[in-house]
Amino acid sequence: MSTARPPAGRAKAAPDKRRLILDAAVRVFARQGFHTCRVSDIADEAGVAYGLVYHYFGSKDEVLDTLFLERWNVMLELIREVDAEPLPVRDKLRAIASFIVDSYHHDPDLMKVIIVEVTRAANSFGDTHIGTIREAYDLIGGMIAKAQAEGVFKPEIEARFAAMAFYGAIEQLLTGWIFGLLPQGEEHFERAKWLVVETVCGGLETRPAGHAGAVSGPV
Amino acid sequence: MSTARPPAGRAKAAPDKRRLILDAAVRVFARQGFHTCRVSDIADEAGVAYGLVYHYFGSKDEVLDTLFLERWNVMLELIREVDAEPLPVRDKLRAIASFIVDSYHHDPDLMKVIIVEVTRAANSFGDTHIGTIREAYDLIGGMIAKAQAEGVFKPEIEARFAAMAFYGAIEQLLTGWIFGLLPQGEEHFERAKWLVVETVCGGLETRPAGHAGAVSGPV
Amino acid sequence: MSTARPPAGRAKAAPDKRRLILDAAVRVFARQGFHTCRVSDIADEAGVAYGLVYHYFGSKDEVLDTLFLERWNVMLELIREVDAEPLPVRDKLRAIASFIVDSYHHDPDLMKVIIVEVTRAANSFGDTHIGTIREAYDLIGGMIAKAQAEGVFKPEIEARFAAMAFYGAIEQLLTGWIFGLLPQGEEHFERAKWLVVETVCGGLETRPAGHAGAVSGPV
Amino acid sequence: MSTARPPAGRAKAAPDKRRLILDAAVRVFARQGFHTCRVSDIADEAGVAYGLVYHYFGSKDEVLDTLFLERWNVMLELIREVDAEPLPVRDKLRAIASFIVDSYHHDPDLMKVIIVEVTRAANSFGDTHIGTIREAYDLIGGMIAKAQAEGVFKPEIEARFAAMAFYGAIEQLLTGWIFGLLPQGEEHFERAKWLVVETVCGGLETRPAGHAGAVSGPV
DNA sequence: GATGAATGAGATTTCATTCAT
DNA sequence: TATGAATGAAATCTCATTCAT
Repeated sequence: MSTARPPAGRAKAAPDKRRLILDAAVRVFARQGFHTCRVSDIADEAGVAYGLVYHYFGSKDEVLDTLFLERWNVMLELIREVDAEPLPVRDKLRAIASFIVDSYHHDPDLMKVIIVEVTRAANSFGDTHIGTIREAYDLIGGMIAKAQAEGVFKPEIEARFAAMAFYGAIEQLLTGWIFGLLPQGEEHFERAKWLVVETVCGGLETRPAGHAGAVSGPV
Repeated sequence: MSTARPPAGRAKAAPDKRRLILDAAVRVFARQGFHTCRVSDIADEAGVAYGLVYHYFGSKDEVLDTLFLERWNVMLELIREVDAEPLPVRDKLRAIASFIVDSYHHDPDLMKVIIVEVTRAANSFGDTHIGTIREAYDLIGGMIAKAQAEGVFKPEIEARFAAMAFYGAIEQLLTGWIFGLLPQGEEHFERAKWLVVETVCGGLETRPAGHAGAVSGPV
Repeated sequence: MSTARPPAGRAKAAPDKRRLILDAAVRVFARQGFHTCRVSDIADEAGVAYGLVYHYFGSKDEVLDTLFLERWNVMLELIREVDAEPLPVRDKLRAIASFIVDSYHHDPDLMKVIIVEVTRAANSFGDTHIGTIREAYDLIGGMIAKAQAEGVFKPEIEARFAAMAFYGAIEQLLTGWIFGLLPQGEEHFERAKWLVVETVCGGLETRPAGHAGAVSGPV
Repeated sequence: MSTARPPAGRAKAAPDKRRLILDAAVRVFARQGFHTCRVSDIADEAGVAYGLVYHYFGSKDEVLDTLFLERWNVMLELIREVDAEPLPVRDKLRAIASFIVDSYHHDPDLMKVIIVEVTRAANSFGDTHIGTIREAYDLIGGMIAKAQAEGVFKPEIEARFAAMAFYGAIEQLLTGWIFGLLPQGEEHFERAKWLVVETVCGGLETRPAGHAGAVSGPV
């Protein structure tokens, strides 16, 4: 973030080596993992000189930081926009799920890197960016809390926890794709968007007339 | 070569250095992360000589492998047992959620290590153990599929996906605790067990008379 | 990956660190032996940083491989040239002996390393380079075979064995010098060249009129 | 040498673990090389406990020392015996060559170990035992010197050098066998004994009436 | 901006040797 | 004698980072 940025030159003219490096890093991190790859792997993949990586970024860490922040901030912006609109929760959650799934669809490597290297990295990147990551959880939690206040969502399920469950469900779908455990493809991605929202909002159960115990709360 | 196992001698007699090392590794991995800690940190924490780690384990990796497999297999066994019993799905899922949450409650470090270092590590341990990990997902998926066949769960939500969503929701709660984003304590743990099952089975929504679109399927 | 080679720049200009390392390695290997020396010893001797050895060579082994091949290939070339010329065998063998003895005279450390660490190392370097080593034996064997065909050498002594005996005699002289068992110095080196050829070609015996048994073959 | 020796018990009764270890060491050293094998490899090969190696030998080195000395001393004894007898040099040299070749024939692994790990190891074992090794060279040198004094051998070729050439020729034949460069088998071994003596004593050349230059000495 | 040689602090792993039993 | 767990001092190799050009 802190480093030199090209002068927003003529559209496609210059190759913008900084971007080249960033994109190469995504591929390399996704392929080998952050810890297993060397800075030279990034440079090689980008087709630039070793030292250039250090010209644009202060360290190997900073490359991943940049990658993460770029994407996560786009997501935060999307969530805020959605939140500002007068939509039903279900639609809001649907928009968020769509955004994340589409992000994976559009650039699976980048999402793999974020999920694998940052989001759960409690002792490194995840910890560094916990504030930024949390913002997303909090925004979602806010949506849910509001829905509860409006009587659309059950009040017994704490919004913070519900938000985590919702986000965790989506991330796990991506994890399933990343590990090759779930089928991929346009169709599956579309269905997944619906599915995760339907599961969390509507529940997996069919609606037997009365289901008292279920709604009555924990033991 | 590796893992000479003591002959299950007289209960508490010998200190069982192998166990000592394993337990120390959990603490160290949880505190510093697998990549950031050195083998000497494990040895120091266990109070044994450097080389002894290599006497019992072939490599640093093998220590984590052992830790993961020990715990994951206990879980698999639990899931299989639960699955074999004639219980309603909700109770089965509840049992699984309970087991995982209790595991965290009982040994947060170990669960932190498993979730942070193995479960999402697509380029290292996660990949190595994907077969074992998947077994859990598949067993849960099987439960859900059966519930669908019995008409208890909606048939439109693919069981495999639903299983991932359910497991992901739980893991994310643990992630929340690990990162200090969610409140911990006996009470919260108990509530979380109910909450995650209620969310996934019953849904977050209160039951408005009709909600056609919701159940009708994805766009 | 390994062995970036400088562009054969202006003669003496740059110090050529790669060469520096190679030359230092010869001294260190000769002084301490390959197994006893550490890579840091080489770096220290060369006056370069530890890592630079690995910048130019993939491993400690590769340093010795390079050293051996550089020298052995020069010898192979010499032998081939000699072989191509229309000289009497005795002169050819003399040329080979001269080359080897001169090599020792000129750079005793390098020859010590080759003889001590490679030529007899049946389980490591010798085995790796056996093909290259053998070429020399075969070329010499070819010379001897031709001499036998021409009637200059006795036909009863298999050329292959004779070649080994000849080469072994020379190498043992070097071994004698290396261990300090034989006197060294210009004069001795010159004499040795003659001596080894005279021994193998003319034999140690004075020529008693008849020596039937000797020539008649083995029992 | 300094270590415990069994009480010369009933012939074949006890397995004599010390001998077991020594014999196992020969196989292991021959197979993997001294530096590449671990003490545990020796113990495993011998079928004894790790620690027992250290009960009988002070160190890994001492095992090889013992192996070398056992054999080399037998050879020294043989040479001395031969030297004491009133035989023609050619027969004496023949006896030595026979002994060495037979030694290889009888126990190729042991001779491989001696030649590969000791005889040329200028910075380790060779250096340690140089005195013992030299004795053999000196004894042979003495035989040759005597033959020169008697007029049987040419006086111009220094005995010390000639001895080295002779011994080197034999050792190189063994080296050829060790590396698989020369054909082995009873027949070849027998022939080799004759061949090496014939080469060194009689020379490779047929006897052209006059060969003045050859005998006249080095340039 | 761009290059890649040079640096050197670690980290893993190995294994000879010791020692309690 | 016999065992093998325990020790800990190296040694190789890696690689992020620096820097002169």
